[in-house]
Amino acid sequence: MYKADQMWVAIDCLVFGYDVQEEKLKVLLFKRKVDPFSGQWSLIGGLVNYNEDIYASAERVLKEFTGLEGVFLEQLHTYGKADRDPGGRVISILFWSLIKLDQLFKDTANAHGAKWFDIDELPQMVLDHCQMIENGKEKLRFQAKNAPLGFELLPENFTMPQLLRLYQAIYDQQLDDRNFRKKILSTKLLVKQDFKDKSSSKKGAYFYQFDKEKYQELKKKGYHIEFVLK
Amino acid sequence: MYKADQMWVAIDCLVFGYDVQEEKLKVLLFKRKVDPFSGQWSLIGGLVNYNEDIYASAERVLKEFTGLEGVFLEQLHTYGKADRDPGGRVISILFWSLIKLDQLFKDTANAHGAKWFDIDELPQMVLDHCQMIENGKEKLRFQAKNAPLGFELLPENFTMPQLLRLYQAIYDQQLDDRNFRKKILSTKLLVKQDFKDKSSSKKGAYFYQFDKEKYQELKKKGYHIEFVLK
DNA sequence: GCAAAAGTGTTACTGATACACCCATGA
DNA sequence: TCATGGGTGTATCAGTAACACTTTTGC
Repeated sequence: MYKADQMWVAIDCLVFGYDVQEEKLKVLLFKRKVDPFSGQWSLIGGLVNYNEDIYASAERVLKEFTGLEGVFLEQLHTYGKADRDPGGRVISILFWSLIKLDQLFKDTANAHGAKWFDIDELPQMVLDHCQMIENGKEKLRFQAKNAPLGFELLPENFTMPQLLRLYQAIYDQQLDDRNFRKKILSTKLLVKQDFKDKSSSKKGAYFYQFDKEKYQELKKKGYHIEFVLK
Repeated sequence: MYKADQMWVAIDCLVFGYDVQEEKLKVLLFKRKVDPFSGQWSLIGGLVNYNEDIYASAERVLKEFTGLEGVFLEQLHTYGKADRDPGGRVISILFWSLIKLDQLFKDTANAHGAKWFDIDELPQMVLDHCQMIENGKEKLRFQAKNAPLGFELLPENFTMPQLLRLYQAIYDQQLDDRNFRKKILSTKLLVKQDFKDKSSSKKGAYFYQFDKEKYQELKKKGYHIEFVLK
């Protein structure tokens, strides 16, 4: 119980990561520390402070659990069923975040009692967090084709095969790699680097970087890109 | 001032209507009755009750001001800057609604102290309501091409020219009527009636109805329709 | 018979899909 | 030299865009 007859406003934050080695989408969960349901898996979250913008709350929560700042973070949906939390009347604003997952980062999360779960092997979760993740997956699939969000999930330097596999993980289906390259490159938003990733093949795959500034410019001009679908 | 050091959760509801005669998109506003800013124009809204689902709150607000139930009503975004309301800490969940505007209804709204404004002739509004409407317009434009929302704004029986003009009002641009018809009819979701609207021409235009059930079925099967763009 | 709005088809073009082979390299 | 993953080009198809005239009917 939090406190009778008062409304609480909470932030939950759905953090997606992509493991380039495993080629799997992951979600960050942690073991809830307050009753009810203490000890069960939960999205990272916290209460909004009285003098705090909700977006700042979300940034604070994200930083508390991951140490990260300045990453992709957006509001997704607000959950407000009267009985969604048996501990009291809590309205929760869900944010979602996309981050670049690397080994170092996995360790940090671990240290904070958080854990990365495969998106298709999620444990039982508290409250309506399962629903939240469903909504988040839908949004990710939707957004990944209307905006270049994929890049938020990959290292600054990434290869075409990595990008392809990321999209395949998001949509859970095979994509034709020739058409994929054509479409992605036709946006003119990728900058080919002159060095290669030789960790996954003898020939090596060229690294690319995403040209974020150019994208922002185009977006301002009302330009709309349709990224990969099938 | 509402009350110090307590957080309030409010609903605001952005109601769009389309005036078939005037061929204009409208927004429903009312004169705010509480301080601060009492007497100024505002979206319709109210506070969430302690034991009330937020969606039920939105339905209540909508009914209070319009008498309507069972119309299109969806959550849009949550506004939570700490200083957004000088009267206290209020977090507002914005819903949006699309309704069929007719003369009878315009009178009802009037009786409740609400008023319909042309979407491009809006008055000054309280708080961040101008921002809310901007976000709502964007959403309407976006959604109108990804789902058959247009029909929520027209009478049950509508003609092709009416539908065309509605879309033209939403996108604020001319559309080619031959291509428009083709695309709309290719969805197979309109049912031609065998009577005509003779109020706007001597020849008369056939009425159509939107087949909501067929759409729901298709949607369940994962079918996705792209409505008119250009 | 004429004014005013409704209704209809075809062509050109652009972008999407399907598909198979050669390349570079380390072991 | 061979096994492995990286990289490329073309032909077909489908959907979009551009475009102008005929129909109906009340006055």
